[in-house]
Amino acid sequence: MTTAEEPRTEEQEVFLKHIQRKGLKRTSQRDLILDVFLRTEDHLSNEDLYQLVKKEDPTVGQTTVYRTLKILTEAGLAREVRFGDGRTHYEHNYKHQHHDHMICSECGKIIEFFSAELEALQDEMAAKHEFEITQHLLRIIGRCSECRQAEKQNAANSSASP
Amino acid sequence: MTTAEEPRTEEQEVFLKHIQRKGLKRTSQRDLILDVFLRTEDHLSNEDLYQLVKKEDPTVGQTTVYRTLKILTEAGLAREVRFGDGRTHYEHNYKHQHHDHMICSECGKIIEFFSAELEALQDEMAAKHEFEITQHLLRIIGRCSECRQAEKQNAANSSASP
DNA sequence: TTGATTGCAAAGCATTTGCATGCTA
DNA sequence: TAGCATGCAAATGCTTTGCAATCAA
Repeated sequence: MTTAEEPRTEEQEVFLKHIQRKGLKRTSQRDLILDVFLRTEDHLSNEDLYQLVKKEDPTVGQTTVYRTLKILTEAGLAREVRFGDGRTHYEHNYKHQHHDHMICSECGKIIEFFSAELEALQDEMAAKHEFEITQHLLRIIGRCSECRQAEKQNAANSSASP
Repeated sequence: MTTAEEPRTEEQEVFLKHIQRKGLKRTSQRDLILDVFLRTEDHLSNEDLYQLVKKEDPTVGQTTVYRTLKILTEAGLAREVRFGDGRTHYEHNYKHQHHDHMICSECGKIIEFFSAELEALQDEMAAKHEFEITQHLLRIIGRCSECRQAEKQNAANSSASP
């Protein structure tokens, strides 16, 4: 009886269309998982999303979250991102411009950025090798400005009081 | 009694220095694993390397390969690369220019490439966000020229004989 | 001698799968 | 009603860890 509620957002319509096209079924769990996913702007891991969903409906199983995220990805609503921490993260993909990530190895902050030149150069490199790009992934790892600032502070303080 | 043999290559010297610096010990297993690793130019997974090593000394355990690859990485001789197939691959890192990868999703071929402009642009983007780059990873996924050719062939053949 | 190293088996993780039950279309 | 979906538990695949025996320095 929780399955109800008319589709509101474009994302929900995309989801329903995908469900129909694939001969799948609409369920309250899938609705909830999509809803919670859309309410965040982070790069949620499966576990993260599972925890959030569990708060609103403790009966939902983690397996269902795994399976639903896969459907959302197929529907073009989510995009898988791997940051190298061993698990898969998901970010919004619908009407979200492609972008890359800078990851701070100290605080874990993720900065999204986009560069048309970067994209163009990649196309150029691909063309040079007669390679047809399906997708690409650029990940820059390092230290964000805050962490760099913090370190400078620390250095200054410790040299002031030896 | 297999530990012997003087260091020959620069890599072996780097390895020995790292061993000493860290207070580790030189063993025949580590020597062998390094040796086999240096003899390949592929992007070996742990399993791959383990199989090769086992051919030359069946008594070496997979755990030792895991542990040794970690040491080689710390020593700067190897670099971890993740292609998204779930396991970690390793490539040579000593005096090897940084490069990126194009991965064919059909045949699995990996094309290494390098673009100074691409590197420069990344530095530029990082500077814009006051981000200090430690490392970066660019992975382009798609179809290589051979697989594209093959598909064209197939299309031509099947349309010729309907 | 002494502490690092090894190989095995067991443990850890993230993710997937089998299956009986439940629910959508 | 038919068949997809669910949640649990078990299985998987890669990697790490505990441990007793072994070995380098």
